[in-house]
Amino acid sequence: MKKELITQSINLFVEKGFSATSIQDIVDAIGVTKGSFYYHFKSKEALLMHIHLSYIDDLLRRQKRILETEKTCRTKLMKVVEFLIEDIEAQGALGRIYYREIRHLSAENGAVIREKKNQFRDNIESIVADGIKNGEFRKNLQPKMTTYAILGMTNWSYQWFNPEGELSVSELAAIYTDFILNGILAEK
Amino acid sequence: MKKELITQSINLFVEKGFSATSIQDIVDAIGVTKGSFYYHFKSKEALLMHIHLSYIDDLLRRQKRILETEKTCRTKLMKVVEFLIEDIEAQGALGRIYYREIRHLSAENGAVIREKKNQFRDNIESIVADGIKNGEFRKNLQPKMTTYAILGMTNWSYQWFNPEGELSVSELAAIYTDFILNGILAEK
Amino acid sequence: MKKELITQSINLFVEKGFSATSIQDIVDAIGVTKGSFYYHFKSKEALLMHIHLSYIDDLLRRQKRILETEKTCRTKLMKVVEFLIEDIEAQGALGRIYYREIRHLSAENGAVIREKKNQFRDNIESIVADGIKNGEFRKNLQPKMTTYAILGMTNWSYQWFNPEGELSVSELAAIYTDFILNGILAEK
Amino acid sequence: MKKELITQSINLFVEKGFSATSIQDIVDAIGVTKGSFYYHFKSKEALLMHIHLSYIDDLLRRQKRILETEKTCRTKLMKVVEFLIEDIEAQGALGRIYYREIRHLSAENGAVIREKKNQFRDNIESIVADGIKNGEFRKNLQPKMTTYAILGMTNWSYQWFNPEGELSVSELAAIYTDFILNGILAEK
DNA sequence: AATGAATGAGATTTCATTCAT
DNA sequence: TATGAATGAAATCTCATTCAT
Repeated sequence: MKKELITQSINLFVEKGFSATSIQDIVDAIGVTKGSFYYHFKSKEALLMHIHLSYIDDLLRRQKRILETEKTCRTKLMKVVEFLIEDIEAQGALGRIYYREIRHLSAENGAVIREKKNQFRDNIESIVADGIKNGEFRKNLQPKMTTYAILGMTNWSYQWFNPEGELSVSELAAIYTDFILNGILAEK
Repeated sequence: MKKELITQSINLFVEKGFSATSIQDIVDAIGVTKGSFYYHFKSKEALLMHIHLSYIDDLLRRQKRILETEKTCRTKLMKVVEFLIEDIEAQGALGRIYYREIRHLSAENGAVIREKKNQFRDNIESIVADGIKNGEFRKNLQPKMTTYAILGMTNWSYQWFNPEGELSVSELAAIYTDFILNGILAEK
Repeated sequence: MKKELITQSINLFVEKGFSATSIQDIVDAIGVTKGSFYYHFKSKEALLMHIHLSYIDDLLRRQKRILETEKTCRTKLMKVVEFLIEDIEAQGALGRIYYREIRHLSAENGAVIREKKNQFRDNIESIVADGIKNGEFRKNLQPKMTTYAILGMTNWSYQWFNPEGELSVSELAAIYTDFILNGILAEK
Repeated sequence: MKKELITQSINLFVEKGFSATSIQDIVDAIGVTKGSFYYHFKSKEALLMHIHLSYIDDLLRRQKRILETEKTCRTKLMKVVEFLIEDIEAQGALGRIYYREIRHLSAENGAVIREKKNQFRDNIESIVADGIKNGEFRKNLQPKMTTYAILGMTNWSYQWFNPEGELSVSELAAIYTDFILNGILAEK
């Protein structure tokens, strides 16, 4: 039941946004009473924090596995991009909340999540920096900005990509990794 | 005074989100009363629509000028990316609202804005498609997905880029256009 | 209307206690809506504070006037006791709230009220101490405890005395002042 | 465990008041669950009634013993005042609840307690009346009002007296009985 | 004897909106 | 143009109580 509350609230948060989703909306969606909600969560914000925490912890766990498994910076980076994009299928809704509703966490909770989020980004920045050093990537790249560019592309895809449309998540991942590696210019 | 209402509400919407910002918050910020607000705007949503409309109309106007002025697809695309990123300095707050609060427009208003937004994106897609056709860009690019990638990068920068930090908006624009054109791989 | 809210809430607080009186109870009593209540008072506690503050400030003002007007310690003390008891008629309800609901004020507000309350008591203690020094009162009295005894008697009367019963407030005041001055023992 | 529930609830009722203390507060204080509470008490009010009943029955029992043991009205009265004040040490918290939370009993339960409370007071009134008749006390006293004055003083002391402060309960009792017997005026 | 989950009623508070002045 | 008072709906949250286990 706690799980159902989480599932339904994720859907509603995606659809209407956190602020505009009421506890009533959530409990109506699964046919229980407000009292039940507050038995399982201390507050609406506590639910939001729960969602954020389990999502970012999951991302960090999977990122870590890739960093340990892959050998080259190129494959490390590509695998991370692939798993982020392919994740749209399984947890696209979660991702959209994650990037939009952080502001509604309390100061302390927000800090906790932001810290982990930065860690995730820093890990990617390290891949880029290492790749530049060892010659896999172009010398004149700025690791930090390049990381933001890559994350911008992937994160943004959560906002528009429909996994049931013409392209599959894997196909999108392939297109995006090609774009990242080679840019758009025709070769001379 | 209508202008002040708009300015302050933009700041508040950025900071707390549309739903979580009350009319009281807005009028408190400029020291008037709620009655005044309703003299100038029919409703809270009308204000949000006003903000959206003037922003997207401005973007379309400037995009159109670039399309008419520039000659090659490459320069057309670069100029659009540059103006979007450099705009962070002048209207970053506006941009952040634009991409986040559309959901709080009514069905009709939302449709109007989405229509214009699609137009903006379609114009970019056309540049990419034309560039592929005429050989400026790689043959195997997918225009639509490439456009999403480019817009994802630029839009996302509104979320994290601080124009008063180490890099200027122009420097960021340069880094991003280089990334888009050439990717990250070292040349063989 | 703000006045009516205060008047009715005092009655209800006396009857049911602060915690057990709902905002709904209060606004129902005068036929307005909850929204109105919150237009006039920031919170339920703000109303309680308002009540406390205006009551204790009134008491201090009247006490001060007596201290300035009367000459002997005996008349000073008697006048204070008289006005407290005779006040039952005009503000008995207020008095009962005052002594019972302080706990429901916030820490800061509670401190403000307690401070003023102590001042009121200290002023009486000074009368007793002065009276002992100048020979009006018995040498072996303890000013502080004697003050508590006197205030205990008078305050307690707010809990049981019915001004519409057999005795008038003035008669009760006479009986109490006699008791305070002479005790109960038959003279030897 | 029932005893622990009672002990802890008394503390909480003193601190926060009956209405503002939740069952959750009580069971949290001793580390059990709400279900347990309802095994031992039919309702929150049942607990309050239990507390009131055992307290007033105890007072009546001890008062009765004094009435049977002491010979003169003066010693009877003094012994009752002494035991009430000295009781602050052992059951001060209980006393404070008793005088404050009666209102939260149901009509019937409230009547039972009020009945016993009146009996306690009537017994004191009888001592005063007898003392007047037999010449121990002044002729011009009003037994009922005098009783209220005495009970007011003693009851009020539960609100402010700290048995761990400068004075012991016995010392306070001595001061109060002296005050009751002799008043404050210096002898002529 | 005790627990954990759930309920339903009701509490305080917020807020967009209206309207007479 | 602007204000101040009021409204009504809905939001978050609390809480005494029940009940199957």
